[in-house]
Amino acid sequence: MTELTPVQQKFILHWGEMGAKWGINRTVAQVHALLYVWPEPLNADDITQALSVARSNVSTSLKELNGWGLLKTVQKLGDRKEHFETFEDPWEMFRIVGAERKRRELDPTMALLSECLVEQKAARKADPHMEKRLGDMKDFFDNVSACFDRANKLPTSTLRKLSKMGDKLLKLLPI
Amino acid sequence: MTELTPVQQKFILHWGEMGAKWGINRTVAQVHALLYVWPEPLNADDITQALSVARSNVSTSLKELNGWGLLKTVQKLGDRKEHFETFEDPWEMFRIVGAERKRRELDPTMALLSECLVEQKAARKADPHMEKRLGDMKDFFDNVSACFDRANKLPTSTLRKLSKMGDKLLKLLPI
DNA sequence: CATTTATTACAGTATATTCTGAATTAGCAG
DNA sequence: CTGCTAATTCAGAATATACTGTAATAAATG
Repeated sequence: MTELTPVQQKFILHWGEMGAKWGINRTVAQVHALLYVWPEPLNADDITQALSVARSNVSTSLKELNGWGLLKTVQKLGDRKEHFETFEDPWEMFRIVGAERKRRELDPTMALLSECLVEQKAARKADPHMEKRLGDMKDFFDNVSACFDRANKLPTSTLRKLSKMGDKLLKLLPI
Repeated sequence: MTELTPVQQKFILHWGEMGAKWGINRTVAQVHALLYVWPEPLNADDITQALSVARSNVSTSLKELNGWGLLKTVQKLGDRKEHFETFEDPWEMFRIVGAERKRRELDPTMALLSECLVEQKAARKADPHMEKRLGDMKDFFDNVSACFDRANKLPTSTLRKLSKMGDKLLKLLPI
């Protein structure tokens, strides 16, 4: 494995920062970026060397990435090491991350909102304002969640087509 | 200002956690949650008391919230203090956050991708694989960005209708 | 089963973030 | 101007997060 080119470095560093802003560990995002740009599967030691971080850190990050469903592992002939690669298609990639993120964060919030609503209705003191707020928010999340699930079921090609339709799409609708 | 009810507390605490997972400071998110559920505008001292944090922390958080465009300030007669409230409609709220988030994070990433592409093409060594990766990613972001802008321009009522159409929407399209 | 190689767990350290409380600035009323 | 209240800034403390290197475990080889 050779050195990273300046462009590769630039991309990987930025991806790390971007990840951090979205609540994803910097190193995890960097590993992902590296796998995305590198033309062939890499093993943990390659990654360690390329990113100049501790071997154990790479191990943890790979586990984390795997938790997001973003890793594919490959074996190479005559090499006991595991080799990793990730999805090449950004649509696919973000579909997976989105679904996982929904599962981890949106779903629990929806559950909480339902709980709160039940408790509020059962409360000693009625509070119409609070009920309205909770209800509105729950309604919003329900809608977004359903939309998301629907969109996420479509194949990448359809999504791409839809997106490319642009403003034409709206004109087709009975609004 | 009275005490927070258990349901209010529960909601506010969760909102804080959720914010944290999306890269938004816990206290900032809590302040926002408080303003969302509370039936009338609150001043900084009310917030301090309700959330049991330092006055200065509230000041900072309000500034931050304001930076997201989520605050409306109100004056009360015979009271020099500023009073704060936030949007009641979740659609409106997330529209604003989304737009701001795009501005802060997606736009810079798109800029970076363009830069990388230019530099890659100008590089001493051609690298078709890298170009493909960068190009694919840029393409994806361009699409998503355009889609988002389009959707974000629609009034809340339209968004809500679209979302409620559910699966019918897809059947209307020529795919 | 001993040896080599790969992976992981974890304690301790380093770093980054968040929060507090005191000090300062700003604005207003008399 | 003086005194008073509100708002903000900021240095340092507290906390949370991330990272390293070592030690332990597991897995494959001969």
